[in-house]
Amino acid sequence: MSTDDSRGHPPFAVTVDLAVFTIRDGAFSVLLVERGVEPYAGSWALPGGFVEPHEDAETAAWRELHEETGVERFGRHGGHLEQLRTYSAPDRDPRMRVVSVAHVAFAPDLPEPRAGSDAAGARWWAVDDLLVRSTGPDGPRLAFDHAEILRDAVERIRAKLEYTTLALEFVAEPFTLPELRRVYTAVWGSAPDLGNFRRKVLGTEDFVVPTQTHETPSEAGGRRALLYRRGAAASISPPMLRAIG
Amino acid sequence: MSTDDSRGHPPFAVTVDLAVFTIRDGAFSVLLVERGVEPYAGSWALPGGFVEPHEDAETAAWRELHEETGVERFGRHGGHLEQLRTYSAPDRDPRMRVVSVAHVAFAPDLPEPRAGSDAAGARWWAVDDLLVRSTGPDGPRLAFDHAEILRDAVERIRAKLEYTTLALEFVAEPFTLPELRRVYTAVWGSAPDLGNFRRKVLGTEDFVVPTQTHETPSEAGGRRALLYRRGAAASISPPMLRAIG
DNA sequence: TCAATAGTGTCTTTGAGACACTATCGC
DNA sequence: GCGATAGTGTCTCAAAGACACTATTGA
Repeated sequence: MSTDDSRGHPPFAVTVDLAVFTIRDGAFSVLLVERGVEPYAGSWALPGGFVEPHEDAETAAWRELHEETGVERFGRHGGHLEQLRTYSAPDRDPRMRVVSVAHVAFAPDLPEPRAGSDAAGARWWAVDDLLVRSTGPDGPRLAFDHAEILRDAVERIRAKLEYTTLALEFVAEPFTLPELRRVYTAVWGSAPDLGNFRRKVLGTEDFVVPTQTHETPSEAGGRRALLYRRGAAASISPPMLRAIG
Repeated sequence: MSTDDSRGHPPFAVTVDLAVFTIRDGAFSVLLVERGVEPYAGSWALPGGFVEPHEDAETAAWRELHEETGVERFGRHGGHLEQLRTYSAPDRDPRMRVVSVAHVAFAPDLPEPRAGSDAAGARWWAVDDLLVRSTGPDGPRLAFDHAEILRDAVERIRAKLEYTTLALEFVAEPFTLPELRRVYTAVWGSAPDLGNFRRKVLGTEDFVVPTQTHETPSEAGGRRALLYRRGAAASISPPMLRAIG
């Protein structure tokens, strides 16, 4: 702002909403909480809460993320969180004037969520079951304008996988290239060609760093993949484009 | 938001700040207003103002844009405006707790700005003179956190020229390809190769639509360029990458 | 005829897309 | 050996980069 003083200007409540994503059982999934109070009691919503007086929005978002999932901010790769955009329609909350700064967060397969203080429950939902496709959603309709926020968040992530190394945020170290490829498969909905995927990942300097060891046998047979750690590269150029559709 | 009621939660003021860009005399330029009141009286700042009770942030941004520049929202290409991000550091305004939803706007060469009600003046500044380079800024230091907002806005625009047809928002119809190329040159700071630029623009379906007429002679001699209108395409794929640097 | 600008053509190189092939594991 | 998974090689084609060349104007 720059022009006037705020005298006569009404107060707003400011909140953060979080779209927290992970890959669970190969499915691109988002955390929702069941609302315990009106409005929308019994509906599912993105987790969130009020920004406190001493906080900026990002700090509030980290606090909420920790409260809901236990993820800590410490170090690089204690999860990743970034601002998405701000939603400010005057009627988006029937109780009062609320402006919400939405954020997007990711982490490798997370523990079962804790229930928030006044949320009746919390669970992961497959994103595909929530988004409206030709048939409409298989999951619940979301409270407030959270369906719109979720759509925007999903599109942001799909786009950022193309030109950043964001996919690394969805795997725990050490990881295999097939695991990393399954992140792209889950988020984009179709598998990138195996050979081309490897060429791109291994050809991008410092995207992944090989270790000397191979994964230990899992259940199904098959050759054991080499393990990698995350590299320091942040961007992929030229981008790895998703297939059309 | 989703969890609690706002009882006990302190009020925020919500504002919009605008980074309004145009190309003036071949220079990528941004509109600043001179502050008439404390804090930062006499400093330059991005134009902006409070969000009114009945408005969402985007509506408030359009209103401010109109007040400052006269640009109307009507129709396609009465200018372009989009949300950038939200700035919410607790101490960003010494007077009170203010959250600002920053927006970016563009238009073809605009008339001289009107002074806002309580802004002492308003003028265009070349972006290059404001951004800190090796030598520090040649222009004024900006009020509040507006230098950070401006940096983010400039980077957003530079990036979006690569994969969208946003450059069209900087030219008035009808326009020539050399004019359009000068937009890229001004924003990126270096000229894309002429032949490659034409190949990309003309090869992208519906990026530009040719007319039957050529420009009328200007001052300097030289062949007269064909005139075009904006096409309906919104994205460029694969992107037109800026040169390294 | 010259300077200035608009516009075309083309050679080379990079890298994506597609897909066949080889390697290593458990059984 | 077979099924399953990991990993390699290679042919083709689209498109960017670089840059030389031609075209049209005013003076």
